[in-house]
Amino acid sequence: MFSFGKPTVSIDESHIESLLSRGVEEVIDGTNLKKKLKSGKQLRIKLGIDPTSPNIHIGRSIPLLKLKDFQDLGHKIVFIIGDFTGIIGDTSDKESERPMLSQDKVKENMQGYIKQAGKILDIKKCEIHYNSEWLKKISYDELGKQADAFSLSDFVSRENIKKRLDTGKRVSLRELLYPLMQGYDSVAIKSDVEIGGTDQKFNLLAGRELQRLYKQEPQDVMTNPLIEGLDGRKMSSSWGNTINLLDDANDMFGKVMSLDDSLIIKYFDLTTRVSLEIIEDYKKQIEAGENPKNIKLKLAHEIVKIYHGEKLADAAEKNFDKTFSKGGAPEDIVEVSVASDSNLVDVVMVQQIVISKSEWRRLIEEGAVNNIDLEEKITDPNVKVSSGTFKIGKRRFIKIKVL
RNA sequence: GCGUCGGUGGCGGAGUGGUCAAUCGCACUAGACUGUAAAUCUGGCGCCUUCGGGCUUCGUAGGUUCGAAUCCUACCCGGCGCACCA
Repeated sequence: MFSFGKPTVSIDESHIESLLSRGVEEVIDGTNLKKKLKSGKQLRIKLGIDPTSPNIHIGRSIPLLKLKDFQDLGHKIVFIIGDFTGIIGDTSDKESERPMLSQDKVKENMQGYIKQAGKILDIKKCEIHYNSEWLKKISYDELGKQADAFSLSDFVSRENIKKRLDTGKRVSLRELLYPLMQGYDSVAIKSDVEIGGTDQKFNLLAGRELQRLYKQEPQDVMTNPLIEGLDGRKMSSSWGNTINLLDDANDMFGKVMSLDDSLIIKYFDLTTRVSLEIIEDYKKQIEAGENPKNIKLKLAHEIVKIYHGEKLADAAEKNFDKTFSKGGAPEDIVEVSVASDSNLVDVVMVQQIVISKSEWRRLIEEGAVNNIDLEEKITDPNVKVSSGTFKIGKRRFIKIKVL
């Protein structure tokens, strides 16, 4: 029946429905995509990756989980690594006079990325391309032709650009080129669907424009909602409010627990694949007066499980309970042996638990340093070391053994 | 190119010759309260200190002055306006 090597694609109605709805902000063109999904043809699903930041955070796992949904149905995932933009270098960055992010650095970052994405997707089934492959070869007349597909006002009216212009911030001409490059990527790989955050909408649509220019059928575009980070603002590497896929289990668990209660359900929906029925049930429980902490514990466990497995998730939960709910020390605490005549400050500085003596003095004055074995507050900034477990502030710990 | 305004701590943004390590807001951080939540309140938030004080910071480099983040000169960077222009 099937010719040799032809991929099998599921056209299961309910899977397609959830594919098109869960964690999806908008699909353009929705009806068209549905039709394509039902045709049984294997689609090429594109995701662009910026190779400058080696860490993936949970916000970016949303499109990855969506890709996983596509992959599970049998479609082809295509990663585009935006090494070209990286290589050109940011002109506003003085340091990068000789351009780049070296090839090696890009490669290194990418390997890290793929490894992380591999926690969600089956990488062996994915296609991976570096966009310098084709962008390098674009000539000026080609670029001109592409640029003509857009008008300046399209760009200027984009909210983030407009805001910067209005407030007198600099906008580099090169920034206008990004959508073209990203759009041309879609042409180069003949993308059927491109995924991205809602903030990417303009760039995603640029792909449609360019594909038309090159006489291809325009890709459908799926945007995923952005998610709030630890401080309630949008999760973003530059805010430092991220939960990273590479965070160790305890860290990850703790970060999830520190999220605002109001985000629990949203996180379940977007960052896990716990079934919608169960999520609905959690929601009801909270409304019925269940302590949100308990539901949040399940969330934290679930998320840690995705990236570290069941065992470590269990361990992290125990650790959390012990360290924070009960005020003890965590399991995997830093342990050092030191000579008996050292000062506690020096030990703690060497371990980089505290960055300066001034900070240390402040912490002491604030009553933030405790020997939790003796349940004793340290009040003298110049104390000599003693054996024991010390807690500095909320989450800094060190175990010291005096020789 | 000409003119003009501006470059201050992680960010935003005061300060325009001394009392400025620099008001304030955000972020961060400690404590109280808790569910390590959130909200709230209180404190801290350049470095060193024998806690008296010392040292290094306000685009860069010089200069004026007893004394500069504040004045002068040059340079670098950004905004705006004008000019140039396909």
